[in-house]
Amino acid sequence: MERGSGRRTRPVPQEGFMAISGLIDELLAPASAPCPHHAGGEHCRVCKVRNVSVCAALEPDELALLSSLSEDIAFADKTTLLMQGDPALAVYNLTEGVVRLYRLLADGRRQIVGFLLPGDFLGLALSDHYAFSADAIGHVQACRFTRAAFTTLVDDKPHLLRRLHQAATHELTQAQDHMVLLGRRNAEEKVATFLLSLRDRMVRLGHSAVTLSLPMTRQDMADYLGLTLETVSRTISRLGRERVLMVVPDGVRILDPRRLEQLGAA
Amino acid sequence: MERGSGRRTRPVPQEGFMAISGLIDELLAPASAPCPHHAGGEHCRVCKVRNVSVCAALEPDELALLSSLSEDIAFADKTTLLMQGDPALAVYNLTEGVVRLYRLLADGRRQIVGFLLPGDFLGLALSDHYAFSADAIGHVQACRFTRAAFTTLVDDKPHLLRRLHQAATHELTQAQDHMVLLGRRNAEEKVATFLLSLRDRMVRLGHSAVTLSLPMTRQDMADYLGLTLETVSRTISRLGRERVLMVVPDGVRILDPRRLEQLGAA
DNA sequence: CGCGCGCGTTGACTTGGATCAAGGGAGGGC
DNA sequence: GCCCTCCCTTGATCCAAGTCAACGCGCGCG
Repeated sequence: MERGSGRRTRPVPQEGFMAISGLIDELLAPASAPCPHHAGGEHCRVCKVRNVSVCAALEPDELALLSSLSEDIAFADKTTLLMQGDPALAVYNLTEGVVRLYRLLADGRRQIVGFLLPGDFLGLALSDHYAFSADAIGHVQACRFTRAAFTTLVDDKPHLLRRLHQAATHELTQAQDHMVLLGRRNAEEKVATFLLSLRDRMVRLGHSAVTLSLPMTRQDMADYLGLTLETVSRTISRLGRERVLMVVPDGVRILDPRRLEQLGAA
Repeated sequence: MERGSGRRTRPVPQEGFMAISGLIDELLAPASAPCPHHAGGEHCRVCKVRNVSVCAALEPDELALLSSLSEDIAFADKTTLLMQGDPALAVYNLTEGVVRLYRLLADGRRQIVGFLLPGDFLGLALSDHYAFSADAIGHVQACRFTRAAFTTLVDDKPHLLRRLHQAATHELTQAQDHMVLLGRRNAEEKVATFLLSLRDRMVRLGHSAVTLSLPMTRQDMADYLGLTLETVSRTISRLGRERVLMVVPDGVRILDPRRLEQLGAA
């Protein structure tokens, strides 16, 4: 069963990026973020996500060091933070917005391996070259460390390494969850599970448990869930018809969380 | 599409274990391994997989310490090393045999998240409770550390932590590969990719690149690849008919590696 | 030794989700 | 204001893989 953006005739939104590849370097350039936090070079001190991110491993008196090693940087909608196969020169800590991480097959099929939310770290699975691509869904604000600086910092702060390893372990567990979802769940279970886990992450970030914003496209969800965009759309429509949720602009309202949990459970 | 051992009427080989659950504790008990390596309490010094495992992070003069913290332990075919949800009391380093790691859904569907080979570490994604189950495919020999002892060791040896984190990072990358496979590849690509990656791991352990032993059942492969056992069987049979490989007892001979790589590539 | 069981294979058929196709609405650029 | 592009939705049809079923082989056990 040939699924998803494997549809070789209708490749991937991706091709949009190809067309403007000349612009990418420009877009990737530091953009000299006119970030309010950067006032006084102390953006880490006022960072809204510090306590939920790997940076929480450091003591408050090390924040100046952290600030000096990182820079606050903005990415516009649909721009690329990093590309699969490129030398891994930087790692990021997401402070605002949503990022999709994905791998591409040679023929254009795409598998999204995760969505990053504020506080998430980009660069855990780090070797010499990036193993996946990452791009911004909507406006994104991130903290950028050069890989060299970050590596030095980690070597110097054992507690940071422990925290990173803990984060990697957590990611690994999540990856296993996702394998179960991709390999053994049907379309309805996939969509329900996705909505619930995204909701839970948003709640942890202080958002509503009822109104769930979905900044990614149906194609993104499909490529995350191993489905096609039509199946995702149909499934969400059906859940709407069954009053489990209500489709609203750029998201859904969860009307019957209990029911949704039943659909996703197992 | 209800796939794989989701077939609720023909559950999972698993149920075999249920029936003998009374025996499990007995089978799990240290079995006081009559291991040849254990001579003189120095099993680590003569360990065949030490240089490919996380233990390679330690200096030769630390091997006595390592030996004193671990015990060499045997598991018979089909016995459980650890069970999803149980308190995580030990970690293992596999020295001989093959282990399957899997998660179960409440209704019996199973997703195998990986196969461990000699040298592989079991316990990377460690929280208070095991996130998956693990059992022996054929006879298994492993090095067992209590979690407490291992944690202490890691806290004491920063280099070991770095090595562990490196292993976790590698696992994470593999997990992403597997997500691509599960979400975006068809049956033939899945089987070809599986055979090739298993072959490569066996080659790294010094085995033949032509004759590939497959100690796991078709159901195991199916549960790893997000397929049914019939689809795996049919796909392997077809590859045999097409002279890409030859089915031999307990494995396959790879006749046309080039072709197999084409099928698996992307 | 033969019976049963676990495992693998193969055939027939069914089906969930993919594919193909058409159309609608919102937003942004000119 | 109008077009164009990007999403999303929905319907019709198709097909890869799932399901159901039968059978064969080898091995261990009574």
